[in-house]
Amino acid sequence: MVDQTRALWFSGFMSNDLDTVFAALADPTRRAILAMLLEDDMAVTDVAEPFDMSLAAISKHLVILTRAGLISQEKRGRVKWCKLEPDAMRSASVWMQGFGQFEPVNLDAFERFLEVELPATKDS
Amino acid sequence: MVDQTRALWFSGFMSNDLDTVFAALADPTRRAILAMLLEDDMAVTDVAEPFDMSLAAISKHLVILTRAGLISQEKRGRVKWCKLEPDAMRSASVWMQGFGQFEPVNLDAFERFLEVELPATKDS
DNA sequence: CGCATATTCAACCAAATGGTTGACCAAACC
DNA sequence: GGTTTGGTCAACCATTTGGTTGAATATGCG
Repeated sequence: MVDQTRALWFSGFMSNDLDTVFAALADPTRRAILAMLLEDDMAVTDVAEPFDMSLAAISKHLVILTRAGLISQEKRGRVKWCKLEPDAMRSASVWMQGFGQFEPVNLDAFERFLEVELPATKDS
Repeated sequence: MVDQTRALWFSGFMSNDLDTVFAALADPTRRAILAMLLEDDMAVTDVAEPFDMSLAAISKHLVILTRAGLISQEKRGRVKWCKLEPDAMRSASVWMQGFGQFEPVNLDAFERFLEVELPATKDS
């Protein structure tokens, strides 16, 4: 009974959104880009720099992320700035949490761990 | 500084796992299967029944879900039972939550809402 | 044994994905 | 004005994906 309700709830999600978001997240390059954008907004060229891949390929990835709503792009002058839009993950995240409570790792504790284990990375 | 640590944290995720899990979740048929398995374990034939698709196609979807660890399959007699394995979503869910706190919808409240709005579905 | 049921396998197909290269366009610089 | 810089577009390519069909493999049933 409860489970039936839950199944109904899941079926209510707009599949289209979830399709594009999950598909966008399925690529490691795109996930890495999103993680980079956590630090700050970035120009397309700078996003591409660490990857062993053509600028055109990165540009395509950015299109996919944009269509999924996971980033937004704004052109200022001749450079196009990419901005993380984490809210686009909300419905996907909530969908997954319907399967169980996945408590996020305690980030503060992780940072303290890193300070002990990897002091070299503390001020690079 | 904090953000750098956060980016490092994200890069520490095993990309391979996330690849297969997110890719598995990117298909609406597979998401529907997972939602169905919330209610109960199911035989392959029963999983396939509601879909307008060949049994072989469903069988392939189940292989993908199994490889991603999202379900497990156990053969008892001549029927193969599919069981939801929600723990496989944990790392993906935690990864997403690194981008923000996405609180799950209050399921109890949703159920009460349904009881009011959709009384017909209450005991079908 | 002989047949029905449950599921997978193999071959095939169309469309989507992730990448390349080279041409192109727009903004900035000297 | 000419050249560099930032980014996209278009055509192409190999691989993967999501589906089909028909044959094959077990297992259970009378």
